[in-house]
Amino acid sequence: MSSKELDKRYDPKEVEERWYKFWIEKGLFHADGQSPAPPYSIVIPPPNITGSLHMGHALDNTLQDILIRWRRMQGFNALWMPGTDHAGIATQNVVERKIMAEKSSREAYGRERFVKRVWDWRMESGREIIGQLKRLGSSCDWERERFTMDEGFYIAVKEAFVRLYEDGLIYRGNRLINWCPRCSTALSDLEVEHEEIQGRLYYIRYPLSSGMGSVTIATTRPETMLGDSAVAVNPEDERYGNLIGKSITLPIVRREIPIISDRYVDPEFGTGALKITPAHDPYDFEIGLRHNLPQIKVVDESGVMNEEAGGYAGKDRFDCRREILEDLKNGGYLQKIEDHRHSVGHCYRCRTVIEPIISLQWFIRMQPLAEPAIAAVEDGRIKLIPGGWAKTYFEWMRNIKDWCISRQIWWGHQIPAWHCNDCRGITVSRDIPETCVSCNSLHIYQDGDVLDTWFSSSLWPFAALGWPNETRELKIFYPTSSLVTGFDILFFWVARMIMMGLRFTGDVPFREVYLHALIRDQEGQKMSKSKGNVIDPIVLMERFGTDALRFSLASQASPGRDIKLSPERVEGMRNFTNKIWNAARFILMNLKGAEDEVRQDVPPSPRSLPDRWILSLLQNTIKVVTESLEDYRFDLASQALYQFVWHEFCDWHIEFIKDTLQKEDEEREDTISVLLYTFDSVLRLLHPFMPFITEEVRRSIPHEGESVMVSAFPKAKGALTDPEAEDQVSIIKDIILGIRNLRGEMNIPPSTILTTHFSVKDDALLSIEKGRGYIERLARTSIEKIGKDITRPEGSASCILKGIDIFIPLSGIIDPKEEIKRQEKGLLKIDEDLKLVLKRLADEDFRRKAPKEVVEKEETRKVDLLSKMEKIEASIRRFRELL
RNA sequence: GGGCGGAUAGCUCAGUUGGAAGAGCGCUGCCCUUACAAGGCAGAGGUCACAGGUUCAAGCCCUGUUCCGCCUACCA
Repeated sequence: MSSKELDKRYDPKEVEERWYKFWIEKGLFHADGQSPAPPYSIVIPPPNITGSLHMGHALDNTLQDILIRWRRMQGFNALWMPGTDHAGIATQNVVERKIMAEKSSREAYGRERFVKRVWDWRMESGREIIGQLKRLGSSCDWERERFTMDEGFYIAVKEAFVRLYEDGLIYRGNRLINWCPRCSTALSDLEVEHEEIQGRLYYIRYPLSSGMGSVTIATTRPETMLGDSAVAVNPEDERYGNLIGKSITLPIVRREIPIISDRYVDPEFGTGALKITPAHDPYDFEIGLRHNLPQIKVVDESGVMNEEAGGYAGKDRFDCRREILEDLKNGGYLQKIEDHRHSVGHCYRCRTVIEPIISLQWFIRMQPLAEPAIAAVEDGRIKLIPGGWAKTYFEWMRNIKDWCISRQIWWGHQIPAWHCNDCRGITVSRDIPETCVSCNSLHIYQDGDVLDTWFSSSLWPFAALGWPNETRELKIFYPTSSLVTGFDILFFWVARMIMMGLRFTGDVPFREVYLHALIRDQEGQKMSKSKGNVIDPIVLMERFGTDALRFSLASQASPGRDIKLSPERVEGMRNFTNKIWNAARFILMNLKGAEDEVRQDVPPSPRSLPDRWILSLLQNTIKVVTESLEDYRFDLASQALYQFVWHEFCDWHIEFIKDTLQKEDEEREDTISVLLYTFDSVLRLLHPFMPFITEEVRRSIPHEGESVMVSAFPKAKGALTDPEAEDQVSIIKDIILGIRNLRGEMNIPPSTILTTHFSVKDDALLSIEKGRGYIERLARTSIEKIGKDITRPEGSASCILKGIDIFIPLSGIIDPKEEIKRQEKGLLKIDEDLKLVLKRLADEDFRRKAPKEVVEKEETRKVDLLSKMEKIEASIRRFRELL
């Protein structure tokens, strides 16, 4: 048990490093596989290995750490499962850029060497984020850290793939998919970000093959006309009824294509005639299938026009658009151009405009997986928090489409499927097969594609715990307790984990999902590197300390609203850490050798009013913090703590007891013991939010155990709740505030000790007697008389409280005019209130229909206000007489 | 087009069964009072977006409107 002098200010830097090291060395983050304690588990949303810690991570992981530390202190066997994600496309892009900077290319490397290069990169640079999570104080069980491409994970991925394939839920087929020409890979629908842009609608005249007349179509992508295989109109559209079945000859291409009818066509839009390009538009694709239209692919995988584009072959798709428009114009086919807002899909990794193309890919049939996942949320086995997200979840799940899971990149889980050179059959297998399952041929080769990164992520909660092996971890910690993540990956990740979890483990992957908001800058803009408005959490941690950042984030984490982060906010919380620090200094200074006599872990029996009072408030704080955390209301929990520590404990309690601490008696011992007990409770309550300073501060005052992180989280004790003490202190505070107010308004410096006379009703008398010392010291007054019928000294200023009149003889000190002004100000407010109360009481309906207590409350209020008013008026009259 | 969320003090936000409008920051004034000037004390500041409705009573419940944000979508 060591004490040491503390500096005047809290310096987080050295402290944070030291304590994190301590926790690791003692193995305090490690969850025991044998513990009989009830489990509480969270799997981390594995950050990308390419990433560095941004504000979103800081928020997400702060909240998780708060939950884990809190539950751990509550006695749960708490496991926070950490790991990182291989992030296929993003990582490949990063390494590819490096290689390109070396004047080489992925192709020049070849697949095997390239993948090795990525592994090398991951070993060196791909672990930065882990270091940063540690810096944040994350109490992850690092001994169990996983990676979505480690050996065990590959087994899990293969297992999942094979099972889904065998169950007929994975298939391979030629479908229209989203293609990123820059990343050279297919993307799922979710990976396409739609952005509304101001584009143009081009009206192009297609001449009828008969030579008589024409049909005008409207399109935003004129270059795709090279791949048109029909023009469609709505069967109900009278304008075109007689044209159905005829054909047109495409300008420039001179290809003859039919005019067909399909209900999909909206007669209201454009001209009511729609060009159909089955190979380059998702809905044209569907129509093409319905009408057996040829699929003419004109744009290739790099976004360049192919040989089908005739004279345009070899040109970039956007250059082609310009040229084709020019040619159409010259040929007299371009009828008009309109401005048109529409949304265009972009690659979520590189922002390139997506090209929809037909391609042979692997897909998962989602509907059979979605149904049980919908049920799990419907029947409450999984709770989404805030609850409103369930609606969004259901909406998406009920309209779910098949998931394209193959990617044409090299970094990732290669698809465990082998193609046969002889019979074209497919062999899907957990192990490397030697022969084709269909024809026993030896001429088989593995599919070159890798799986969507989100496929492996969807297995995270159980694969990270060892699935498909039946590990002890799975048994104990699965289903996990809480998942904490941003709402932006509800579909990407959360929904898919639910589907896969149910499919493969038969149980939900987690019981509660807390979806937090996004972090924005001070103007409410999304932070992005291109905007240059990113605030680096590391920089804030360095400036203000990790605890300040964490507390700041937690205090702003209210449901359903984005967090606008400003450094000023963090600075405010840094000040709060300093306040805590100085409270500790104060305690330390006042111990005077009492260290060994007190035990702060058992509730003391308080005798003095301030001691009873603070312990009572503490119980309420414990209750509020605990309940708020149970509801994921990190904001309310931190607010309660801030309020209690600063404005109750520091502002009042410490001030109340300063005198007592100067004494050398039993009262002082009791007070010290309450002080230590309260402060220790505060440190425990604060620890999940501010892990570093709580450890450091606790180290210097008497304490039990080597670390606050393994101490027990406080529980409210009903015996310490003391409404009487709360009432009495409340009266004492009002008196002090009243006198201070007068002093402030009248500009009387603190150095002037005011003489006061108290005229009091019976019920408040006791409080004042008990509080006399506190009042005199904190209001800097000397109470001359206290009694029931104290008369008002001539020329006294007054402070009228409920049942208490305070007279302050001030003749000569203050200007009567000023006092009149001050009193009139108060009177105005009372008058306003009184009017409202009287109005309400005059309402017969109110008297008849409102609950009795409410009416009574108004009645007493009326009496109080009236009496106050009379007294103030009298006081004003007396001062007038003096003028 | 559909859905969701938001609009409360200068700024950022709380306000949980409807019963006298709150916090932090900022601002103003006074204080270096022996834990803390990263501080203390006091103070100013609000038609709770708008319009209706329900109710004795609405920031809160209902309807509509206007702005802002997000998600989603088969009007090319």
